[in-house]
Amino acid sequence: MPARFTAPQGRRHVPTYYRIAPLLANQPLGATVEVRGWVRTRRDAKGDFSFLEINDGSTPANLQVIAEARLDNFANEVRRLTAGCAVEVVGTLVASPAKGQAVELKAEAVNVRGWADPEHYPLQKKRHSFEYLRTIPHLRPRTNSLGAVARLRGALSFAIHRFFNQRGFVHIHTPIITTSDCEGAGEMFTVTSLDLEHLPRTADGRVDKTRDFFGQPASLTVSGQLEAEVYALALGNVYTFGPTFRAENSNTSRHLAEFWMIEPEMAFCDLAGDIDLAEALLRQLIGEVIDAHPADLDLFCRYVDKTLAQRLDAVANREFARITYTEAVARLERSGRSFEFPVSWGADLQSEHERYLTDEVFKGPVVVTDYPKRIKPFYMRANDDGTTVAAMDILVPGIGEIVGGSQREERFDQLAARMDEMGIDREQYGWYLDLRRYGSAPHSGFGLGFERLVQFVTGMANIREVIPFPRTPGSAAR
RNA sequence: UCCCAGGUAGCUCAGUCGGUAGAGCUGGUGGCUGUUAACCACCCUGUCGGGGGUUCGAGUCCCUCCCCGGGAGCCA
Repeated sequence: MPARFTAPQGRRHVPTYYRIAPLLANQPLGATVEVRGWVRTRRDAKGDFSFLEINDGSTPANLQVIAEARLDNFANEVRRLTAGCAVEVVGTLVASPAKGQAVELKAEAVNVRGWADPEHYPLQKKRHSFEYLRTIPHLRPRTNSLGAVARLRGALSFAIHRFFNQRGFVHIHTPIITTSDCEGAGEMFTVTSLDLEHLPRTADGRVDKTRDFFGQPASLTVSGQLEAEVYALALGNVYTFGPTFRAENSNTSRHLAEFWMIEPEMAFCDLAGDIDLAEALLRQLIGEVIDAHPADLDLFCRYVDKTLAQRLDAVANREFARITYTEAVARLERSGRSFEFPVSWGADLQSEHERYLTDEVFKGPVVVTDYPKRIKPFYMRANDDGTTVAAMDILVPGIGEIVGGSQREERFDQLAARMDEMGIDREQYGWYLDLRRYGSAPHSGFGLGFERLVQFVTGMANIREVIPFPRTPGSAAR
């Protein structure tokens, strides 16, 4: 964040406009400055003056303003300020004579830009439950915790682009609307411009989808991977970072109908290189956030998740454990634990199994590789053993799967045979098979769920708190 | 979608055996104070989630739907 901004409009007497974060960091004592933000609380001291706590969204910290009775709007405006009011304050930054804050702003002018009726303003001067805040998504970023989530989410987003840019990856904008009817990652939302009350029909009475906007059925994408492969096999290393959509009726603290996903794809890269990149990405992102956003992170460590600091530290400074699926199953079998779902080779790992691995065996992130091919999609590369594929999932404590990736099947015959086995139409995926017909190369990639990353970094328990306007089954308000 | 637990004042919750509701906080008023989740006193606030049923009478019992939380499945 730049240290300061100058006021945009010309004014006769221009005080330096400061955001509160750099103001508190730099503490330019004696300077005449202006801050703009929202009142958190007002405390009155006798008849002489009032304390105002101002927050401008740049940091969880508030700036204490001293508004004295000599201000011409003291009685009729300052003394009526309440939580939520928007104000511009010009004053002198001075050392604070009392405990609780190093500096404070002695106001020369308090300009009220927007009132907030205290009888009806939904945010009170007290802690609210996240469930309640979710009912007011248009106001919840004004709270300390949701504001901090928004800043960290933005910081992580930028750090992701920086990470890939530093390594020469090209950011590819893959399509949001797709006509592949089975991308293999779950239920899809239909995209149509047909009038649902008056659908065009074919002679046999079925809906005539050829008369829809694209001349064929279309959906919202569930993954940009297949398109990313196209560009990886032309540009080398690429990544996508965009919204994805799943019409699954999932009601959990880690699923959304609309979420953001990071999907790198690398040509001439095997599974080990894929894991290396994912691990480097996670560790760099978390390391950067720890360094650049201590105030926001501190808020989560203190009020949201007491074990957060320790967990983040473990990720930033320790190598991830790596085991094969077969080894994981063996570990679970000899754990002596009685799991609700039995452990058996060939079945997918259950949540409780993943939790045992991350929380108890490794006490940190674990990379599980080489899953049975029966439980994985068609595009994953077959291993020589004939039963497993070059897949990898990264499991983290508290969240479970945060990354899912694989080396892709680059051999035409193997891929085509696998598609036939799984009943996938070769014709429709002709373009995908072409990549294996012409200049095919080993390549690998993964998907990182962005909201799950934000959850992991903030310790927020519910994914609906880490995206501004969550879309879940039965809920897309605002 | 399945299992479990919930939905009562603006918020967080209590409400016994069925007899039409309370607390704390917020807010308002006054007091006090370089205060800081300020403090002290007083005051206001209810479609008891929606609909239906049982009953003389339902926040309370039954049915149903919706929403929220925990767990599971699907996955990122």
